[in-house]
Amino acid sequence: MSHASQSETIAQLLGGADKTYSPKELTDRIASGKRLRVKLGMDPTAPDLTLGHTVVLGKLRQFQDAGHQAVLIIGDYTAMIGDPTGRSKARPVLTRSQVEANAQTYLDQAGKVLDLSPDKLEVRHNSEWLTPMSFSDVIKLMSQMTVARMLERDTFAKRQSEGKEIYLHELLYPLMQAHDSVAVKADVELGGTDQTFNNLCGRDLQRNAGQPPQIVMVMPLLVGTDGVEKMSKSLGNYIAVTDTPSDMFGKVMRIPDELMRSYFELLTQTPEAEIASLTDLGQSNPRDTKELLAKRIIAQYHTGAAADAAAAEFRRVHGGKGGGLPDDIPEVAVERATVHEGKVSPVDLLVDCLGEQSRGAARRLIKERGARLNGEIISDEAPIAIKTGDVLQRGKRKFVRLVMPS
RNA sequence: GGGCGUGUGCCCGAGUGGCUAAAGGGGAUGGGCUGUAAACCCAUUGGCGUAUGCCUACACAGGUUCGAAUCCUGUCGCGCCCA
Repeated sequence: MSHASQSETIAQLLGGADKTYSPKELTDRIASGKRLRVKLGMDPTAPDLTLGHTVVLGKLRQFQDAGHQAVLIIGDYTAMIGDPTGRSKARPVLTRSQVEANAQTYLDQAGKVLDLSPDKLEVRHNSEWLTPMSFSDVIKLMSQMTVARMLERDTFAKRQSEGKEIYLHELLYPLMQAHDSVAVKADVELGGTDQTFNNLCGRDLQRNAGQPPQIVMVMPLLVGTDGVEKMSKSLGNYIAVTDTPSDMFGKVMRIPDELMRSYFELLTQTPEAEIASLTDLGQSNPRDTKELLAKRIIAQYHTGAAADAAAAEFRRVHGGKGGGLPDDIPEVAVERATVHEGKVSPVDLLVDCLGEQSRGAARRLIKERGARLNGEIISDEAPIAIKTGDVLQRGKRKFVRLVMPS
C-alpha cells in the first residue's frame, strides 16, 4: 500500500467516530502493518437488528474492506443471564435456544452490512471463555477494578443520584465485556458512545494481561424515529433492517426533519457536500429530501427497485389528498355471526376486522370520522352493506380487505 | 435487625374522606393544516348492544365510615438513614 493511500484509508477509518482513544494509537498500529483484530460485541437479547446497530456495523465493514480482521462477539453468555434492570423494565431471562436463535438471526441480518466471508469475519461467542471461569477467576477479574472507578460510569452515577437501584452483577458487565477483549486479543474495539466506559475497561484489563491495550472507537448513537431517544427496540422508535420497504419508507418519512442530516451521515454513503445542500432549506424541499433519504436507506436493505416502488406507493396513498390504496392489503374474514342480511354493524366490523381494542374505541373512531369503507366515511353506527373485496380503512394508514363468510 | 419514607391509569406524575374513571405532562390514536406519517393546532385515550345506568380501577388483604386512591391494621415491593 502506498503511503498516500494508506493515510487516506486511515482518515476514512477514523471518520464518523464520535471519539477515538486514541487516533494516534490507531494510526501507529495500522502503520506497523499489522492486520488488526477489530472487535464488536452484540448481545442477542432481541431478535432483530435496527438501523441503529448498522452504524457501528458499517464502521466494522470499513475495517474489513481495509483488510483487517473483524471479530464479532455474540454475547450469548450475558444475554442468557439477562440484565434485570436494563433501562426500566426487567429483561426476560432468555433460554439457551432463544439466544442461539437470536444469534443466528443477528448474524443473518448483520450480513446485510458485513462481509461474512470466513477469512474476513471471525464470529465468537463469549460463553466460550465466560462459562469455564471459576469463582476465583471472577474474583481475580473483579480485583482489577475499584468501586469508585466503576461508579464513575455515567449510567451508574446517574442511577445512584436518582436513588435507583444498581444490582451487583450489573457492575460485572463492563468487566465481562472487557474480558472479552482480552480473550480475543482485540486491537480495536468498536461500539456506540454508550459503550465508552466498557470499552475503555478493556484497555485496562489488556494492559494487566500484558497485551497492548486496544484502541477504542465509539460511534455516535443514532437517534430513533421519535427524534429524542436513541434508537432501540424497547423504546419502539426503531427501524428494523428486516422492515418491509413500505414500512421503512413510512418510518423514514415520519422522522422529524432535523434528523435528516444525521440519518444521511450515519446510514448512507452520501458525501458531505451533497448532504449540506440537501439539508439546506433554501435549496431543497424537505419532503423530497426525506424521500431521497428513505430510498437510499431502503436500497441498502432491499433493492433500488423496491425503494422506488415504496416511494410510489407512499405518494399514491398519502401524497396530496391521498386516497390511493397500498399495494398489499391484508384480507380479513368477516365473522359470520355479525352479518345480518348482508349488513353489519360498523362497530362490530371495526372490532373484528381492524383490531379495535374495544367497542368504545370503535365508536370513538366513527365519531371522529376516522373510519372509511371504500373511501366513504362511515358517519354513524347504523348497519352498512358490505361485500367481499370492500376495503375497510382506519385513519390514513391502516387498510383491510374484507372477505365475506361463504 | 431498627427508623423514616414510598407504591396511582401504557409511562411520568398530581391528588389526604364525597364535586375522582381520578389534574397535568408524555406516549398513542383520530381530525385539521401542510412540504410528508415533520412542525403546529384541535379532539379522544378503563370496559359494557350506547346507558341522568352498571362493572372494574389508585401494590395486595382486611378494617373504620352513609361514603376511601385518600384514615387504620397487616402483608409484599422499593428507597434512604442507622446498626
